Amino acid sequence: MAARLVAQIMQIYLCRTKVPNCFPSAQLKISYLRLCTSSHSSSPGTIPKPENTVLLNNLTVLGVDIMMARKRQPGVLRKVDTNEEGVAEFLRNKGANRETVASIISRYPRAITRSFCQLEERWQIWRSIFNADSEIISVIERSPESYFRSSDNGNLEKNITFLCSLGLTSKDLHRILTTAPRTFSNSLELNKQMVKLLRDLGVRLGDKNPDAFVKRIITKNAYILLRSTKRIKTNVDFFTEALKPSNSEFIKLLQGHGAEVLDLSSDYMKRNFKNISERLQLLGCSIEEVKKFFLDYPPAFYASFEKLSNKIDCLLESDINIKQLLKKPRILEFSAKNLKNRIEELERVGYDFKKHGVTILDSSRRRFEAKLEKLNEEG
DNA sequence: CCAACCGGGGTCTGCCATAGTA
DNA sequence: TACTATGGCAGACCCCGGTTGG
Repeated sequence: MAARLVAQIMQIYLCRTKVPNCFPSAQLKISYLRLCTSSHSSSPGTIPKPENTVLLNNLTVLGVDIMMARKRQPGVLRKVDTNEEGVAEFLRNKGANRETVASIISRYPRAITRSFCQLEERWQIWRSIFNADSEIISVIERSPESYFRSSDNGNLEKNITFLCSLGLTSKDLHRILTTAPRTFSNSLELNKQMVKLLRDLGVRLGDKNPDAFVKRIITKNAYILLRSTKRIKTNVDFFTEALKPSNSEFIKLLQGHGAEVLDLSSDYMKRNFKNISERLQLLGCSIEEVKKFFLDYPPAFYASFEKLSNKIDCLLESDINIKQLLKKPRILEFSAKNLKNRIEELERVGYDFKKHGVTILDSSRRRFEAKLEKLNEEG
């Protein structure tokens, strides 16, 4: 599959020189007009450079929200040489409707400084990972900045090659580009730094295969490459200090749910840990039990304290012991509403949590309902 | 057959700061 | 000096079902 990608990238290289043929003619005309209308007003003194009225007009015609664009990137509206028509036509050709185009430019005005060639080239590179134009449109619609923030297509290609070299499959790349498209606009250097950080961590923890360690963290957490190395470092240090895990415990944590927890904002995580620890200790858990709880159930770092606390209340009210929860923390993954419903239904059939434990709560809807039906028949 | 264990899956930007550049 | 490119930040779960061992 890497070979396929490389072949497609090669094709793009080859057609680079041919691309200018597909310039829309409108674009050149607009640029020329623009120079005539606003070249007289750029005095370097206190008077700010005025906005380009022709450009404003063009954007209005396209349905762009000028106020929003001005708020986000005011400089773009003063530019003389822009390509709004070309960009709009480009996006429409790829299947975007008028509203989508307008929304994209409103939210990321700098898009109109990109040339048709740059965009087409970038598109082809994205297309080597996506299966259809419509997939790309939906990503751009969600996050215009990811596509337009950089025009360095060489960097984009290098990123893809680099990610492939880590052993990520085309499915992995697809997932990352869909859910965390900004990853591909990072400089290659930045992505490399993060990979190095993770790899060094794997080595430090004595993982026999640090490359697989890195790959696993990235596939478990598509967002990891969007985070700063500073944040990841802080969080790793925090895990170390708060949980004092053994190497193998740490590896297990990071290769499982912990991978997702790595990119939490450090303060949030610390606050959460503190609040939840206090709550559990008030309920009679030892510090060791609390640590084990977080190791067994890293999403606790992620959960909002209020929601988690709510769920605990919910269990306590139904005479479920906190120690039962410690044994089965996964039941916290269900929403409070769902837990409440389930507990009510179980109480209705006289289910005894003391006797049977709480594992029944940790089951899929289908399984739970089947079980409940059985209990009903018995009762 | 069933409970328990365990891994997987979906989903994820918009803004600000600043070094570098023309 | 204005503008661009890029780094960085805050925000904060829920659910399903395959497999396995008794």
